Amino acid sequence: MTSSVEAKSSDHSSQNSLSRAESTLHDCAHCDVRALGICVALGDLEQKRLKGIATARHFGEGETIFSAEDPADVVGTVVRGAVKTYKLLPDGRQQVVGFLFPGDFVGSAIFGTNRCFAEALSPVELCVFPYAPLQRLMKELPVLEHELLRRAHDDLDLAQEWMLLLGRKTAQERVATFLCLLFEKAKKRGHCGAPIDLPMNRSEIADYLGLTIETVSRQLSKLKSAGVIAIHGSHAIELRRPNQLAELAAGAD
Amino acid sequence: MTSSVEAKSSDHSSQNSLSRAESTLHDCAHCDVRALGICVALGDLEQKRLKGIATARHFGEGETIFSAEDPADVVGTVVRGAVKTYKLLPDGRQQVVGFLFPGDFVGSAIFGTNRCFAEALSPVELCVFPYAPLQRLMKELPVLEHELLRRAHDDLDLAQEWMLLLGRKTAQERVATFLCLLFEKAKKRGHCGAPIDLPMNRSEIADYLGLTIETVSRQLSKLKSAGVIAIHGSHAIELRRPNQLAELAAGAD
DNA sequence: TGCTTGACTTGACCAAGGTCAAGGAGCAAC
DNA sequence: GTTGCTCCTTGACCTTGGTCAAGTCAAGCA
Repeated sequence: MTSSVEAKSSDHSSQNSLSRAESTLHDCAHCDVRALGICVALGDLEQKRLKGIATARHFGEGETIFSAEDPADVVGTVVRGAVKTYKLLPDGRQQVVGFLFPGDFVGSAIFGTNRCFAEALSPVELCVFPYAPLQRLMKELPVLEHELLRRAHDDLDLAQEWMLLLGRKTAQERVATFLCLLFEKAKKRGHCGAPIDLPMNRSEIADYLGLTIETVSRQLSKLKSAGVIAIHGSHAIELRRPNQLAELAAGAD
Repeated sequence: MTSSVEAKSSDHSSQNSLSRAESTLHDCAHCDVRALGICVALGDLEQKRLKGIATARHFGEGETIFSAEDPADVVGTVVRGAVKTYKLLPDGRQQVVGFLFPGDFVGSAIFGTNRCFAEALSPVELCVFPYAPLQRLMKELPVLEHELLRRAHDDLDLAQEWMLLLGRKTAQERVATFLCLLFEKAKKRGHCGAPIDLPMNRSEIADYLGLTIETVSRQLSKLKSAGVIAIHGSHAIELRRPNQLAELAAGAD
């Protein structure tokens, strides 16, 4: 029904059920996220060194990629699929701290243990760099470390932008901001117009925005009936009035 | 009245009014924050190189240190005083994204322009590293870049922890978590028992916790009458029952 | 074709925290 | 002392978004 799917599509082989499969890497030259991942910042020589320690890993939809407190053994680039990272309170309350898409870097190359959880929202392929070799490589390749520093600052800025959203924006502004971010990210990955696929469900959106599923649903309905967006089957959303959405996101009076 | 002040104290010279004074650095060997700043990660040689580009700058209480969108010309270590960093919405709503104390690194060594605002909460002394020389030094000294990467990850983790607070914690849990963080940071700076000084006012606490000043005040009063803390003159707080405060912060049932 | 299931939507009601307003404490100027 | 000021506290009331419950819709299956 929804024509334009991004993340969930094209798992031609059957790797989603018995996942955690580790395999040798495909050719970097044909990598889907070559222009988006950390590789793009490296020269040919550095890329080759990085490829030397990389392995491909697959995770099924809903599968935990890593857990807080565990050794940071999964660190690398999302090649295919979508990932959510989140923190938990003792009583189970959840805060999603990030949604990651192809090209994004997941996990901490610095801490020895994870500070949050990560879960596959769809069948996911990661290009993973094992801890010890990555540490060594970071020491030997300053450009690699510099690229990681640049990304850490980007992530920090986004997290602080999200603090502003969680601390000071209304429900309507939060949902509008979230959609703006999704459309922007999709655009960066080369997506033009057309509906984008939401790989996460309402509950995960709610946990990202500090709201409940009911409030998210109500605000989406409101945006839909205002003609700002169109919703196709609850997991595909089309942007109809970009300017109006941006105004709502910033807190138009 | 309040005996133990930290940040506001001991400005023996008169540099708070006509601030922005730039001066040569004091001797690093006698630096108050030597054990806390980025220097501690460097060897003697690297420290000397870093000192070579550093200058001291002073800011008066309430003075803006830098603004979002401006060139990132103030980047460095807080030597004395306290700083708040914050983001703004077009209509003036404010979210404090961090309170910085002696030893903390302020500003982005990566972006050419600031992504947030910074303001002195008390007379502040910074050890500033000018943009271009810092960029050069980062390339030449991998340990320096590594230390900045480590701190960026620490900051990111704290920001995500704060997303959890802003998105999912109750008013009581937020205030308790905030106080825990302050006491912890004070401890790290060598503070033992005794009341700690709050360099920020109620409005700034509220803007950090996504609350209003009234709610902050009510929750502080509640903690006070429960005997968890004692408040001396509204800007000094004493921890009476650490365990109970920690339980409240985590969301004790 | 109808049953079951799970995710989403919608409505009615409720409460945590926001808003508005009054009062108090501390402090500097006169 | 007292005036004025700012910041903090407290109380009364209100609003936004949460809670609870019922209804809708699509997919999978017998």
